Amino acid sequence: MMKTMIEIFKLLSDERRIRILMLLDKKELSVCQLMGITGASQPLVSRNLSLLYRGGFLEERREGKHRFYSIRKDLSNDRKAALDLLSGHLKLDAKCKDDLVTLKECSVFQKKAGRCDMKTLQSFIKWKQGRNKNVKAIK
Amino acid sequence: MMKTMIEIFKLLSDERRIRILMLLDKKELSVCQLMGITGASQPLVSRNLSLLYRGGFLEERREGKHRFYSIRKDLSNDRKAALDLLSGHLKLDAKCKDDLVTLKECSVFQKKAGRCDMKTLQSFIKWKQGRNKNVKAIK
DNA sequence: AAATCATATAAACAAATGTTTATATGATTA
DNA sequence: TAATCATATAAACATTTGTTTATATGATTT
Repeated sequence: MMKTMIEIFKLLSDERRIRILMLLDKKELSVCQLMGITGASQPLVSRNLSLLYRGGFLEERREGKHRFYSIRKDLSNDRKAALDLLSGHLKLDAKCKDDLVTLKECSVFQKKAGRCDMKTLQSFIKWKQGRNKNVKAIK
Repeated sequence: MMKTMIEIFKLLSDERRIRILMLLDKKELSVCQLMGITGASQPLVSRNLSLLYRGGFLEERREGKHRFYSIRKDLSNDRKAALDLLSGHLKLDAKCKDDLVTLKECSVFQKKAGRCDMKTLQSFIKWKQGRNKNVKAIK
């Protein structure tokens, strides 16, 4: 009861995990896609996914070498309420909005490239970084 | 935005702070009353109150030597939503229910004693501990 | 004014958490 | 079957957080 609530709040008090959840709220994603979008390292993404999975937030689907994660369809009431609260208050959050844009860009990039392997994603990250530099320069 | 949410969730992922909030949700209380009810040490209660205060959850009222804390009437939407979520899910929580019982006992004890100083509260704690031993023995 | 009381704060320590680096696993392709 | 790929996990380290002990403050009583 109380322990569960504390576990939920702890899981939700980390920026990386929040960003992952907000992304998965839109679409099922694989580890390397999340790496590409959030810019975090593979072990870090994996670790946070594993925490969220064991914490009852995610479900997993294996397809070839890839593992796709998504938010559990049968989410418990308390977890669901906490997530709703969060996404409600982060609708206008800059980083989250940014991530959603990047998510789309990443999908487009992958389609163009015709694959979704790690190298493709790394070149995506580089491309994105280059673009951001320009954006900053303009500002 | 995101930072605020993380701050809120961090504050709410601690048992002692949750118990304090659930108690203050019922009634304004002083530091030493919270010590008496939760059994935590004075610096620990003070510290958590200070964190919750600076985190935008509490307001303070000074009366003589005592400082009374209560939940802010002008709580922000996000904080209010988080608190509602929490109290909703802790209605049936054993420890919280226990605390509410102790809160009443403590009030009665203080009224009988005619004062609310530290010694009175310490004897209350002792009395409570003695009673709990019996309860346990019966079980 | 000195002593006491309720509370706050600081310093020191312990425990938990986040991050990186290195390694292991299990599936796929060559 | 060897090499590679996507992911997981473990080990090591840094940072943050919770707790206790000791001390400071500001109001009240003597």
